[in-house]
Amino acid sequence: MSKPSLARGTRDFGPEQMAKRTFILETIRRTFQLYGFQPLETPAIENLSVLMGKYGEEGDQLLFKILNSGDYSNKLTEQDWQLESKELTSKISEKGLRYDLTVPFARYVVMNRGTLPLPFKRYQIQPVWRADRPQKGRYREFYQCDADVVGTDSLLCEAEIVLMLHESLRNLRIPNFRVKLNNRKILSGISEVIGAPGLEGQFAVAIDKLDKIGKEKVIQELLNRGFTEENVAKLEPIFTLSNQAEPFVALKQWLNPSETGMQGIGELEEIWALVDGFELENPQLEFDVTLARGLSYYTGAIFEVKAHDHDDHPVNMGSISGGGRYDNLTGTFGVDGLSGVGISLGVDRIYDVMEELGLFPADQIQTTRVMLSNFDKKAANYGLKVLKQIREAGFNAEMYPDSVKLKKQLDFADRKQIPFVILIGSQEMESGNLTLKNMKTGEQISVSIVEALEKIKF
RNA sequence: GAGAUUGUAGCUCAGCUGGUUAGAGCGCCUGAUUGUGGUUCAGGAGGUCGCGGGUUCGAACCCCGUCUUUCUCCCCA
Repeated sequence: MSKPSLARGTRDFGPEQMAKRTFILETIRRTFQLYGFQPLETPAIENLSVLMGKYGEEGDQLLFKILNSGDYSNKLTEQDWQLESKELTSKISEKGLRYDLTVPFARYVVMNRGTLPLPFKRYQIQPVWRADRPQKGRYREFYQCDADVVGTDSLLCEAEIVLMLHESLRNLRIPNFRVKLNNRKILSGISEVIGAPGLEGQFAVAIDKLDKIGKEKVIQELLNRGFTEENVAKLEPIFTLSNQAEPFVALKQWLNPSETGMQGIGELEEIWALVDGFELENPQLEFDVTLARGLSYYTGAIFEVKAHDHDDHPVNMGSISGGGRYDNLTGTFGVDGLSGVGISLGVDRIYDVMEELGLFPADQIQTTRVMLSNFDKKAANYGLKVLKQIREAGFNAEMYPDSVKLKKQLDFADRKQIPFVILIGSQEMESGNLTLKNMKTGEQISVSIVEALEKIKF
């Protein structure tokens, strides 16, 4: 017999953790619904043909692949065994676990395009799996909460996402955070303006690290990624941009030659105006020209949210939310012209942040309100009727299942933090009253059922 | 995928240069109390030292492999 163990990067959630997770999940779900999003669930397992090639070369490697059922090696030839693992994989695995919620959503939209009311707003709260190396804030199985709108180019969606992020996080009682906003078109514009069109992907990956590794190392990385000294020299304005009060003004001057870039700025300005129009209280919204995000499918707005601590410093936990607009996600499934925009909140990171900052409200554990003792068979039988009435009154209640020593029963109630115990023995059966014990104070009173129900309310 | 790091009782950890029968605190069980939890007291159970191999007269300790923990890079929620 071997000792049981968890698969790498996975966790169990006990009652206490579940109470906290449920709080997060339900808070986000309510907020999503408030903004008109409708629920969707898709299978954990997708065909690899749906998942492969959507997340780049690295993403394909991070997909959990499922071995074909049955005798998967039966049809393999000697030659097949000599293949590279990548090609061999395609012969022995046809399914995989979902890597995110956006691609399955795109698949769903394509498969149901005739019947969906467009624009379609859906939210989806489900676990996803990545064969990543676990580390701080990173797991191999984790929950995402996605909200996407597909079928409209309206920037109102972007503005509403900004609002919804604020509302979700404030409902979660995370007071300090930063919603960072950028636009992929601005990044394209910059790579045009510095004379390196087409290298925007490379540019994005490098510039994204500015706040992390600093200007010098970013420049070094750009040079390594194929940019010339000349390109980099033209990039100088970007490093001063974030310090300016009105970054858009300077940016417009700089990117004036690039039509795409100017379009990106225009979109951001409109989003800002819309957010203003909603009169969002104390917006924690910030333009960040270095925000890029690796996911290749973003084409317009890019979002990222970081949690901050009580002193408004960023918490070292990666981003708790990310998203953006993708003009042609469904294109890979053969349907062009459907634009979408969405965000994803990471429940597990939100959990870790809240734990680290001590933000969970007390009293989250759902436990039994009243426990009935089990003195002997006769008393237990008598107590069942009481138990029924307590439950009908809406209180969580249970009876100790075995007729063991009272000491053991009370000890159990104590450990489960059950606030009230009702004792029923021969005395109670004779008198018709119940003995109600307050486990916190130790106080015991003899009362009728009706009185007991009044007492356990508080 | 690359680099570093961790693993000893249910939990947190100690364990000397490789040397008898591997320890502590907390928790757990039993009793002091056959109708009373939290406190106290007395007693008790619990370990293939992550797993596999090697070196050695002798391994928790040294070597190799493997799994796992935490962290960094990469990438990401």
